[in-house]
Amino acid sequence: MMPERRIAHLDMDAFYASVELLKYPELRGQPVAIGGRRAQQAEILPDGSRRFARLRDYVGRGVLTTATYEARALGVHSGMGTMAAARLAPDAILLPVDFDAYRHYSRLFKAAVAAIAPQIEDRGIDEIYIDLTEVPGETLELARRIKQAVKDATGLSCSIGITPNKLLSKICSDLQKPDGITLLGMGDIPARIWPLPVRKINGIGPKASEKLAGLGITTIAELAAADPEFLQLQFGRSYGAWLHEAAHGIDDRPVVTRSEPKSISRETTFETDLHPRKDRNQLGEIFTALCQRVAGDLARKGVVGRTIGIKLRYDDFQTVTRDVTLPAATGDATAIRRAAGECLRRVPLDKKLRLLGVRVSGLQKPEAIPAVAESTQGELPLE
DNA sequence: TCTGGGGTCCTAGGACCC
DNA sequence: TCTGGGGTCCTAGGACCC
Repeated sequence: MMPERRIAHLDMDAFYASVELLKYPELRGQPVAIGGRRAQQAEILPDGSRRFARLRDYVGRGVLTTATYEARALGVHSGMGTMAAARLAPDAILLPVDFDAYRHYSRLFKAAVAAIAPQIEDRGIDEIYIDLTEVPGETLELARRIKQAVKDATGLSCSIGITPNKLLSKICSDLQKPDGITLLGMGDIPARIWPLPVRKINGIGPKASEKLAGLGITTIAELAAADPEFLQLQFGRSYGAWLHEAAHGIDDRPVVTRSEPKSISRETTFETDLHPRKDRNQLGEIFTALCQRVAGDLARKGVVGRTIGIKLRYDDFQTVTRDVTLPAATGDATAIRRAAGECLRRVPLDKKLRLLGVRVSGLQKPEAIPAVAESTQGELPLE
């Protein structure tokens, strides 16, 4: 029997917004939202102070990516349409996203953690899992040290959950946000985990939680008590079985410290919907530009791909994809454009479009030439 | 004034092969 | 009336996550 692991989940607190507050300390304590498609930069006034755009001034498409806790108190949250947020908090400051800055602080905090505990799984720009099983030291003291190291390196706070597995740690890092530490053992599950709504489990999204609610299951306790056979009947063999295990806090997934990208894509939602024929030229230019950006991304990552795909979203939000697999992998913008163009011809173009995207998958290193087929000698003919 | 952009993983059917 | 049993690859869509 494997000894119990010690897994941490570290989540930066309101990461994008907190980085913006480092840039603009005068906004501390105010409701601030980040996002919009082209929110205005801060304007520097003659006296050197800055003037910021307000949510109420925003016109156009787009959603918020983050908000400060002050803005969240007004009901503003990430994923919310910018215009909808403006109705709730018209006076909140609106800042454009600054991915370069977020990436910079992301690298800083990850390096600070790695100096203490090197077994890290990247889960995006603002969160990581850490395997602390082999790291010496008492758990609470370790959590404090990691948080302090992140603070020293970035000036930012984070929240940490430490439990025997990733599933529970992910739940726990969220329990005492911001600036929290939550430790939990398997024996604590009934008291600390079961009262929570099922949606707190990473992997139960809006659809599954809706369906569960329809079956009278809203808390993790109710999910844990549900008959696993019944869950499998309702949700399919594999997802149903997983639901049962997750509700009991069972999760054997390892912390994965390295992984290769599987696909690279670029997509854009238009400022206003475009008509496939009337706006043909404009669409063609956008399409080509997307292919060029994907090709640039592939080159930067040093990979090529065999499967080229497109994604379209119609004005009614229906989304379709088409893809084609080429005989050989490519990273060339023109080849990608040609293949993507063929995909486009297989899609009905009778409605206005709001989004166009290009994706390359089946990635490989360019030097990795596929092996020549094995000789068939010694093979037995089958009936 | 609904609903961004970049990903992963899963399912399911058909083609094709042995 | 008879028609197995795998495997892998390809494609499309969907759920979910950050």
